[in-house]
Amino acid sequence: MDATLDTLEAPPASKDRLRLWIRLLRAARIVEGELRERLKTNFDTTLPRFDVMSALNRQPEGMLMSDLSRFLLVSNGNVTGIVDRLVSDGFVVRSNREGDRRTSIVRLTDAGAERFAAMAAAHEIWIAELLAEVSEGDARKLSSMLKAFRSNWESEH
Amino acid sequence: MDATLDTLEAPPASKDRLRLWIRLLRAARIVEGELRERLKTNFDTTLPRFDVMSALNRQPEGMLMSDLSRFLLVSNGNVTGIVDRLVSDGFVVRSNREGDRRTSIVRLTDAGAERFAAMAAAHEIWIAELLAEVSEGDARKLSSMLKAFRSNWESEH
DNA sequence: CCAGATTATTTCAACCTTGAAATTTTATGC
DNA sequence: GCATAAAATTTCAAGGTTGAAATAATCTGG
Repeated sequence: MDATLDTLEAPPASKDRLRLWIRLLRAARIVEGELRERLKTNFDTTLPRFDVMSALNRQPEGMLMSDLSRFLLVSNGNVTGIVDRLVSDGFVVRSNREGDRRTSIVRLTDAGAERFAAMAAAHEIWIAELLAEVSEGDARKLSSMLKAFRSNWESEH
Repeated sequence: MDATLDTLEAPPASKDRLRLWIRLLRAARIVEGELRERLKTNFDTTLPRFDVMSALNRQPEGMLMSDLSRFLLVSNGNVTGIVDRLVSDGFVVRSNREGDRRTSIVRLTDAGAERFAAMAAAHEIWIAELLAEVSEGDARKLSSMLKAFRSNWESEH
């Protein structure tokens, strides 16, 4: 009963976590908004398309649609639409996998790989600039904290 | 010239920031996805609606549409749609401001305030649970880092 | 006073996103 | 072998999101 009361009365510990979450979300939105605008201006593309191309770039042999959605933490139907648009842009191709007609393997075209290389270089510079005020030490500490958070999450789900 | 080369060759410093950003984004997506699902299941609502109600709850006298979009870091048009749906849910009202017929003041109804109180209590518990593995000290340090990031950003923009 | 600038908001098209249902193909138990 | 389950993907409706254009009201300099 004490525990229940403690929880309902919202002790400092939960307020701290709440404040952390709100600030983390705000920081993420600020950076995302900036990236969205720059990708649009400089490369006439969107953040979701960039994310998909980035995932595909790490797997030159290609990925299944379901690999993509799992990796990007978005739904299957979502990936379908984004890949459709990247295909009509000529940056991505779907190809059939031998022996399983349910699946299609998605990979970057040469044009896609080339375009991604240019975007990735700019993207890295933008991030360095936007996060410039985070000290080297803070960046590493925070980074390893967030890595632990994710590993922990994935091992539980 | 050295500086240019350094930047193009992506020295460790920019790689660290990039890694930090990617992990921060992933953590945010994990938590957001979980919150979205729980808000849907338990309160039949969405994260954007919750965000708007949360903003309005801090200003019982109401907010202008433009105050809302500025505070939430989203576009004007976006807020129009979300508020429309909250109005038809009966949780929010628009009222005219004396002396300026361009603006409308938006505030929670009694039903909205009551509903928000229930959601906020659950939300705080969920966040405490999801971020439980972040230590008290880390939470505070990270929190103040992110606060500094935001202040810095806002003073520059 | 009043034309033009500014401000607050809405509208709209295009895209992103989810979650559930539908489709198609492959695997499995009997 | 065949019915049924499982898997991979697409389709779809509802809602969220942006950025630009349209509306409408207020402010301002001359």
